Amino acid sequence: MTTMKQIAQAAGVSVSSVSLVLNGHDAGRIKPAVAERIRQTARQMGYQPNALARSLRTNKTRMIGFISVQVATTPYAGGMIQGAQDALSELGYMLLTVSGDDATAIESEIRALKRYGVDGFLYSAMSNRVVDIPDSLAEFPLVLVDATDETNRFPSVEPDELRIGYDATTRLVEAGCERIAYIGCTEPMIAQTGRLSGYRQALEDAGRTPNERLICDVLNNGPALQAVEHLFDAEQPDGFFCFNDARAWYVYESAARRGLTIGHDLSVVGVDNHRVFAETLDPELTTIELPHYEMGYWAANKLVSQIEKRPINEDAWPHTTAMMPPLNTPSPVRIHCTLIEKGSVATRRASHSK
Amino acid sequence: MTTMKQIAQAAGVSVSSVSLVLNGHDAGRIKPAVAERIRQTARQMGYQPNALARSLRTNKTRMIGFISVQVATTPYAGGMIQGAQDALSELGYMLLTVSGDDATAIESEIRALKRYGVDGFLYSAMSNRVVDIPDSLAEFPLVLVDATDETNRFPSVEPDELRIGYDATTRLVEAGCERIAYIGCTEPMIAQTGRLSGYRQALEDAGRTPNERLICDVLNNGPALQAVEHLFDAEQPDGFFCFNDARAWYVYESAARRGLTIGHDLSVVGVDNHRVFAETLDPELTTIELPHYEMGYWAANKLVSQIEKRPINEDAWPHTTAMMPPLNTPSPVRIHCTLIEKGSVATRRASHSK
DNA sequence: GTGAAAGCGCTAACAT
DNA sequence: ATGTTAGCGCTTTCAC
Repeated sequence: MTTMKQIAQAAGVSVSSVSLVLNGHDAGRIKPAVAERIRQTARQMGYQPNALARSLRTNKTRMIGFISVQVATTPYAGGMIQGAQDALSELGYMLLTVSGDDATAIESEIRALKRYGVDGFLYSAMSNRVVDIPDSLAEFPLVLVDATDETNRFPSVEPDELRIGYDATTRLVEAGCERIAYIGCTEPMIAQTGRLSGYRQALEDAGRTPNERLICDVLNNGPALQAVEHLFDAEQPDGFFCFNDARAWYVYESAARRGLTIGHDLSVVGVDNHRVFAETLDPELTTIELPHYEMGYWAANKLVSQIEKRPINEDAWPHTTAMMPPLNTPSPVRIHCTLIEKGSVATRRASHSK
Repeated sequence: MTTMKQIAQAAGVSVSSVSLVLNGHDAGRIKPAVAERIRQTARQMGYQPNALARSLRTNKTRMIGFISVQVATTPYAGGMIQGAQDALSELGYMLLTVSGDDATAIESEIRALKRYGVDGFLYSAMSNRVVDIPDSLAEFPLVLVDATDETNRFPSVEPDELRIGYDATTRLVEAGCERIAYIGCTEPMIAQTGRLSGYRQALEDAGRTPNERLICDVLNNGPALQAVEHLFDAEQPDGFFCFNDARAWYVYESAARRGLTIGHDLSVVGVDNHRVFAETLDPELTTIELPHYEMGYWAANKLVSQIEKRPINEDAWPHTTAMMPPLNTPSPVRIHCTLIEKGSVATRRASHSK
């Protein structure tokens, strides 16, 4: 690794001149000819600044800590990390990822990140839920990703869960479904409550009365399939809104066992947590993809703009097919996510007695 | 952040004494009483060493760069990163994750990692394939994760693909399947070739002749389903070994459309790339889980032992249900992975005309 | 315009 | 047994 000192020697100038030039602080301070010579030699010698030395001096590391709280060991954060990374890479920052299962583990990871002097933190749980931010983070720049702060002290980027539920259900209504079931999850989290509310509200706005027997909250396990099968037989739904892809699969399997085809005999709209649908499931299944990547991307942009005390760059959104957020307002702010849909919903009334 | 200087003042000693004590280099150099006083004040003042300053001095950062090459933007590396992170956290290291789609992007990320002074690199593609390691990494400690080095210069940790294919196929043979199909992928990669070889070898060892018409290599897209459906009708297989869960889903769907049930009418063994099976698919489907977490964990241990020029700690394997590797041999080394299986395979002869 | 010098927080060789 | 000193590579103030 060549240093500024070496460049200074090679160019016959002092280190301070080199520093000034290489950092672009040479306007009217260093003679243009000399500046150019310095830049030349730096390039020739393949100079790369030592980020650590710089950080030690400036007290800024351009490193961001990404904390993800796993409930078990399932790594859900993939897309979000990816998005955060891409954004930070564009902004000249580095991402340090860290994770832990319980508060103690997280605390210890936070200490480690602090030793390395990160400029700020991104914080995510798995699935949008209310999280309790450790006090040890309180005085740092911090943005939550797909999570909600209990105390409302910090900005967050999350999907509009209510709207997810509302849009999905409306879609099923418009497709002509009359008995629309909700297959949700039993854990009390933002995503569950929000989507369920959206489901109810959409039905009411369509002039219907939500039928509690069509609401089926299940865990991620074996008995869930039986519960869904029971719902199938007892209530004969012709449309399903599924909390996530695991739930959608229960519907898929139950339908298959009854000789029914999704998109033909019945309609399903599911939320895709794992990005599996796109690769595997039937195109007739309508899915709402959680924009994990975009959440990470935006959260990172938000965090850095906060760190650098400048307004967020609204042009810096990623060029995905996903969506454009209606950009808003002072923090704490939740970015409302318009969501993409894939595939189509059966538009005629479904029948179980086909 | 309190510094050594502050501690020195508070304890009435010099910084060097503080440094010596806090780094455990005070054996017979600092009076035990003084040492204790120093440790006390350090604790009281909540001292956390400044990792950057230390690194600047020692030329070691205890940071590792994790490079993952995505082919598109699918974040496959989740489990591996998780494993690497956990291992490194135990070893007192920090992980810097980075990714890119093409060689240029990767090169630029590598430069960034070097600026931050990482001590070594982990390198992964998505799925076990032959990768071309950039020269810019050649002089650094480097371990490949779920990838194979073309030039054989670097150690790697990968699953034993041949054995995966062999074991899966053997399982189907033992379950009484007579017409065992292989649903693979068209890309030429280690995983594909290895598993296919294993499939062939298992059939031969069972005294059978592989039937080329039962081998179906498809892409991850729509036409794949048709190809599988065609295979279903033309060859009437009673057992399937699937390259990954996307392929398994094609089989699943084709079977459902024909009113056949996996585990009852036919047998399937699939390799689980996304950790989806375990959560969603039928327990009658036998899956071989790729030990992504373990690969990351082991690779990180291997890398650090290399960096610290000490033998790898063989007790440091993660306590998962997965497997114990027969620990071996000088680098470059491939860790042979014994794999877990989940669920059961139909043990009686399957029939399409049920 | 340019260079000398101080210092960020830490380690380690060298004095005492 | 403890303190003094000299940097690691860089930024930045202050002289010239």
